[in-house]
Amino acid sequence: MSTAQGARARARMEITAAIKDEARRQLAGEGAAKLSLRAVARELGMVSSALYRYFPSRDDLLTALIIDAYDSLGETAEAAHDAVADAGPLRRWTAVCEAVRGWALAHPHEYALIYGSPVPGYTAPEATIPAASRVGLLLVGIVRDAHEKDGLTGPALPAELRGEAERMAVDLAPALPPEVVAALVAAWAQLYGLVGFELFGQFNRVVEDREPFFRHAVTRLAHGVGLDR
Amino acid sequence: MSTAQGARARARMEITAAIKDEARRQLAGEGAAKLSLRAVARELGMVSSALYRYFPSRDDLLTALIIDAYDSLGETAEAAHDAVADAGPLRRWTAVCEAVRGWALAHPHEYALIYGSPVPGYTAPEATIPAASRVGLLLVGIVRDAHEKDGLTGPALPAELRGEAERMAVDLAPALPPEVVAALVAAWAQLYGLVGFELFGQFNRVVEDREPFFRHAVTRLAHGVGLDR
DNA sequence: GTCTATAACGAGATAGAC
DNA sequence: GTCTATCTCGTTATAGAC
Repeated sequence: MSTAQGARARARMEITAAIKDEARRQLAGEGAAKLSLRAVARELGMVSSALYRYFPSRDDLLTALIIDAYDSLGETAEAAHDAVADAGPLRRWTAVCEAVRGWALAHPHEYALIYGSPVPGYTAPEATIPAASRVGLLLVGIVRDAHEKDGLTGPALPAELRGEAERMAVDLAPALPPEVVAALVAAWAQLYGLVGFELFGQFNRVVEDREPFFRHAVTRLAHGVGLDR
Repeated sequence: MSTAQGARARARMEITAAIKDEARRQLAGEGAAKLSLRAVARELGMVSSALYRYFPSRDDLLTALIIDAYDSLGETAEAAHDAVADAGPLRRWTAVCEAVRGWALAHPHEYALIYGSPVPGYTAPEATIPAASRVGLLLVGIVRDAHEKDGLTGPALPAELRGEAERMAVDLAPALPPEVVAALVAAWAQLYGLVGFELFGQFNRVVEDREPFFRHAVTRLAHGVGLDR
């Protein structure tokens, strides 16, 4: 009966994918706050209760969309990184950053879903953490490689931050000096500041030619973490 | 009839304020996407048509809330700046950055309204620009003062960015070198990356002791713009 | 076991008659 | 300004088809 099982499983996957595709379409139109199981079902010619075979609740559908978005972004960033895996750390760093920006511009509503305002009444479950970590892990890996090869030093930490920086280093990258870890986490957040400002319109009438501006900014972010070539 | 007119004008202002207060409460509960004139009216014991005498549409109410939020943030930042107006540029810079973070933590939903995901179906009118510019102008002023006193130099611009950086300098701060303007605009965006990551939960399980982390990060942002004391 | 359809609930929004 | 009839929503219970 493996054929029948395969067919059933395939049908289930296809319907699951169709539900998520339609949900993504609604995300673009109305925003995550108004995502509605009934509207998704209606658009697919199903009845709303049938959706519960695939997603136990509206929040579970949202969670699936969030994980998919993080994974899509992560895959894009990893592919861009792998394409220049043999280059120096600075080149790998900028490749990842530019991939993040490119993905965000190509998927603005999914970017808003994962890095924009929280959806009212929804809190992301732990299950989103691995997917959400992929880009960060990629950046950590680049910096770790650079450190193993050349040894990186960061700017001196103020006393009030030393303990926290050491704790972060233990959690995120035990091989790296705490100064570098603190700089890396800050650069990670700052990268999304640049992307978000472009995507959400804050650069309108301010930065016109965004690509070279972004490239320069993330190159300087890399310098701040100690990567210089 | 100036008394009656004054009373009328005062009543109108009071009701306008009450409408905005209730709308802000709903912002916190349901998010900007679901802001509804009817619900605001109901909560105030009015009928929805009465609200249209104060705000011609839901979008106009949203615009008023956005301008108020930018102004509240701007005032907070300006007050924090003025309190250390006699100090060096670095101190003034960090004071403004910390005020932005403090305001954001105190008003998360209003922060989400102005710096989070765009509200579906709403585009901000030009009228929001002056209020939206206040923090940026403050930062420009600090850097301009530092440049007039000591002369700032930025990292060399790549050829592909030179033209755009010169254009930005003309628009934003003609007194500053293009290198510094590019660095300043990037730092401005990066500041909001740090704030947004903390506010929207991206730092959960990553950065625990956020205040010293933030202070250190914005100090290094200032260094990147050329401020060093 | 796996799925879809019907019907219903309680809550909220909406449109229009009055 | 008020009231009512009619929508939407998430969700569940139930019954039946494959």
